Amino acid sequence: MDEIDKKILTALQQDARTTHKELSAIAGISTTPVYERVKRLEREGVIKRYVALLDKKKVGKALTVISMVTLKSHKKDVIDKFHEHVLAMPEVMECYHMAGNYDYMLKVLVNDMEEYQKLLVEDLARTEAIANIQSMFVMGEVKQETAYNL
Amino acid sequence: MDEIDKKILTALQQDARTTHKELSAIAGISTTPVYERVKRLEREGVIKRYVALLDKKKVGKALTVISMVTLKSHKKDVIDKFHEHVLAMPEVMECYHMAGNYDYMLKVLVNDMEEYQKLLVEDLARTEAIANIQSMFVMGEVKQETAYNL
DNA sequence: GTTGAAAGAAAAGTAGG
DNA sequence: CCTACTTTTCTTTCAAC
Repeated sequence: MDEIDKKILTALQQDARTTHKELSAIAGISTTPVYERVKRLEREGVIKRYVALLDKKKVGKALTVISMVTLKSHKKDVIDKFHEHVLAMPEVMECYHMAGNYDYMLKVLVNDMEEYQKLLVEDLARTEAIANIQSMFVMGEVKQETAYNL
Repeated sequence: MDEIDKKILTALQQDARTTHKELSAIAGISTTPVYERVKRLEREGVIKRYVALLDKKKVGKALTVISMVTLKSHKKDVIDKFHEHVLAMPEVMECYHMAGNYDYMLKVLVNDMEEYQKLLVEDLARTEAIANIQSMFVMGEVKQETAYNL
């Protein structure tokens, strides 16, 4: 990955619809090698996918909750079951296994507090593996970026 | 936003390169109204942008850190300065204003622990507005999704 | 790496139902 | 909303340098 690749990736991270012509102007090379580089970066998995990002408020997902989860046990089968459960929940946008005080951090997106409460009481709290859930509510978004600085 | 819009948005959230022809098959309408709906959704801001998602490990961003920040004061100018600072830091991918024990949650992406330490000591800790930073390190990713369930 | 060309696909817009 | 058609643009591949 050289500087030209980085320029191409930076542009595509900002706008996936940047044409090869535009990329060639940005990268300073002609369209044919741009095409080959993009294909290579896709093939190598550096570019994972192209997606449309929606406005969460405009699709009704107004409430973001960060849930810190502690498990009852750290046996493999308990962990696997928890992972499976989380993967099946469409409201859970992100889930990280953490080092430190908590076992997992979940980013949950719901329409409102009522939906979160329902999710918590009827779904998460009923999950065998979970010992404790600490919910932190997002009041405002300062920054939300998907592009990595290369 | 009807069911057809939702089908279009769901497809584009998974793959921004889905063609109008493919969308017309998915949504059950012909290409012209698909084209018009997509344009409308873009114009209305429901679709914010199209982006390429990269493999963080393949671009060297191996370490994700969740930083919980407490400010010294909640005066407008202190808050504004903190926001400005965070927006200018390329390593900060997300920043949320929180309700509860902490004031802000930051998702920070760096190459390694050394880079994070440098960031913490030379940048964040030097920021006037910050009273305390609690760092939580991500050991593993269970789920990372950008598509909302419509 | 470059240019230029060419085939095919898709996007974008138009017209009529 | 539909079909059908047009124009323009982009993608993709090729040949030659």
